[in-house]
Amino acid sequence: MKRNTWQREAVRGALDANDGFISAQALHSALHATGSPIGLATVYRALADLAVEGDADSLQSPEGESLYRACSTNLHHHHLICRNCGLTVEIEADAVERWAKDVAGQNGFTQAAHVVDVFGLCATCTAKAA
Amino acid sequence: MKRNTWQREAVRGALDANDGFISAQALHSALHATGSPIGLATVYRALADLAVEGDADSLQSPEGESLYRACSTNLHHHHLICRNCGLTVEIEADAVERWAKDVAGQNGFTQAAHVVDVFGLCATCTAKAA
DNA sequence: GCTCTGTTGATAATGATTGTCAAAACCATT
DNA sequence: AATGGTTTTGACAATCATTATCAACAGAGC
Repeated sequence: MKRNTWQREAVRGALDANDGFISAQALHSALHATGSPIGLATVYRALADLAVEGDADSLQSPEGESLYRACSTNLHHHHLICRNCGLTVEIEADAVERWAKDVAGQNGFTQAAHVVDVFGLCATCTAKAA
Repeated sequence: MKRNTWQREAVRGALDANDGFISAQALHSALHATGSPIGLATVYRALADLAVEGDADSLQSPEGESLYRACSTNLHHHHLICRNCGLTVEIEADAVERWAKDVAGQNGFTQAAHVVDVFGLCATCTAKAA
């Protein structure tokens, strides 16, 4: 049976409180900063669970870290991510969905999944950088 | 000055001889299997150099490994990758390029880069799996 | 052949993530 | 509220890919 623990709630809450993608390590640090004695391994486990249940999204940063974010919808979608501040916008892309399926089919591929994420500088960070 | 060493040639050759994306570790093993005494660190360095020069593509597998592949063109392009055998097809996607730029612009993002890769099972592996 | 300087490679170091396992917490039941 | 069967936790060790270190080595030009 699945049990409800304050640790899981803490991770879920910390994710919700965060605007963009965050690494497991950073989330653990943030929780500690608020006085929570939660363990690192538990944060990893909770994040993995949330991702499986569809309550969180995960992606790999260009540096190879796994990043997580609270996910507002269980529907398939993609992201527009600020590489500076981590701000994330969820985007839909029916056109890309179709394209991915088409291009896979044309090459004889089946069970097509795809990774489509756009990185850039958000308006705020663009202004600051100027 | 940049020097030509047999090690760099060996890495380039091994990459060319491989059809799909391969990890640095696997490439090192493959080279050792052919009797080459090349060091692991050197393989990493050579791959990083090739990637910078545009002679190789790199991407991150879902498991977090960095994968490399000999790149036939320096132009920007994407990949259709068999998750079973590593077979890779280079694909162009003008539509996706435009879409990425548009969606970034609509949200005030600048300096948009994007990660677009499609994973699936190639025709051969699909047949085997049946 | 000689020297200078970039390159190599064995190994240690790093850093994220996962495995281990006894102790603690959860929840249905008494 | 106490009990008991299980799940979860968390401190720590283990793992894995990758990077740094640094002395020995090998190109390139003289």
